[in-house]
Amino acid sequence: MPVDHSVKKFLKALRMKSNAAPIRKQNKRRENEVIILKAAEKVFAEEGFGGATMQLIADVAGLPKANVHYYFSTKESLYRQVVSNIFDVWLQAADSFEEAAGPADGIGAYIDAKMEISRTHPAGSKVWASEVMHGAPIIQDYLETTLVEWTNSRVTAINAWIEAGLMDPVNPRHLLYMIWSTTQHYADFGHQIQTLNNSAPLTEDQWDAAKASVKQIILKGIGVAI
Amino acid sequence: MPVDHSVKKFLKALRMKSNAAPIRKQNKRRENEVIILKAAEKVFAEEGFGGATMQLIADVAGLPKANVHYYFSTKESLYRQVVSNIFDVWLQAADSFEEAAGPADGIGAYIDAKMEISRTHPAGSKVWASEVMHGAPIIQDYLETTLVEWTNSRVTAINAWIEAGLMDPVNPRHLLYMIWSTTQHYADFGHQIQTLNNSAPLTEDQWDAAKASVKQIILKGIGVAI
DNA sequence: TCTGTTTCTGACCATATGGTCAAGACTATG
DNA sequence: CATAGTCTTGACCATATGGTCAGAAACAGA
Repeated sequence: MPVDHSVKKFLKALRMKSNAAPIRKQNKRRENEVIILKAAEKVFAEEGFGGATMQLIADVAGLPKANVHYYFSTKESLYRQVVSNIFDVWLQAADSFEEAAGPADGIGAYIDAKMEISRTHPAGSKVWASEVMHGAPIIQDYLETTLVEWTNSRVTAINAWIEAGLMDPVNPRHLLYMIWSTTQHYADFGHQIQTLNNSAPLTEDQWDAAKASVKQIILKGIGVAI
Repeated sequence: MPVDHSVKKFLKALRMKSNAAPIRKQNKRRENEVIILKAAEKVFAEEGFGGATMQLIADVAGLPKANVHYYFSTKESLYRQVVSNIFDVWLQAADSFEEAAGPADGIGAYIDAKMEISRTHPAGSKVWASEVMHGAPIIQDYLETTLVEWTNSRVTAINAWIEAGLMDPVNPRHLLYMIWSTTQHYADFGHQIQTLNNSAPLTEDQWDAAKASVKQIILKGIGVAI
């Protein structure tokens, strides 16, 4: 009977897409991928791409190396995934910029968001820095498309603020570079900062002071009242 | 005759320290060391410590690998020398700070000097950044001694300026971090900046604009008239 | 229980790498 | 020319690494 046949087919297709049966497997895969990605981010940040070994990543993830290769066939594909994830976090932080009325809110919130990322995602920031420092061999296309677009859009926004007389006439690109570098410095050079802080990690209060200092100098520097 | 003997000895000792005979050999050694160090700086900057290979360094230097090992017995000793050299350049730039009457001159000149280093020694800056990002495994002792001392001395100087009413009361350490990160960003993230500049390197004028922007925002940000 | 699919893993391999070494080449001096 | 010291280099080695694979286990569905 063609009916039965098509029903079976339909049910089978349904089953495949349903959440009932494959849910655990799906989760298992997702779970392990996340574990591996976290381990990889840490190891890549600490050792660099060349210094990182699949064996070490596997050890940190608590899995046999062959199992890591089951989920990520090559070291480069794993690395690409790590960098890509960081890039997403990076861009999301930029939303602070978007819904702001003026530079005080917009740039202030952006600095806060980026400082928070440096604090909570230092490994990711380091991997990103490493990738760019080595000429962005993996994510060059992202730089040329997404980052260029995003930057141009912010440049426009900043120029609008300038023309509206809400801030000094500064070169928007160099302002962005300053914000990026200063905020990311607290992640990328965290070890140096810690050494200069009597080898102690920054406390909650010190992080607040850092945020306040950065905002104070930059906002005043571009002629925005705080 | 003891006289003859001692004369011979004296002459021999003189010869050893003289510039006549060993000068070419001394130069040969020095020359090759410099060639290798330059090649190593470039390769370490581009590939990271783990990614760099002695073979590649040798190729860039135009020497057989075994010859590189003749001058630098291990990869790590070569790397240590590279990082150490950069550290020296780094510290020398700080002299601008020293002989300044006030923050406008001192910090302005320091920013200029650091921007110039980013422009002329981008590879060195990258190697340094990489080293610190990975926890400064090689030059931790320098950080703990020389850098700490240098930083403390500048902090004192800045605080004196603040107390003299020459600039706003800002946290000197965070100000230093901002100067470091912003200036070094033009070296470490040069590739990203170039991509955002229509994939063209910064022109002379653009470098001047960058310097001016950085100085403008920071100096105004700390309440110093330009 | 049987069957098909996904997940897991120890053992293995080809290759690349840091480093060694012994023999030769070059240079200066007596 | 002979001797001593420095420099050069091809060949070599032990090890580590990214990646493979065959088969075992676990699991889901009938």
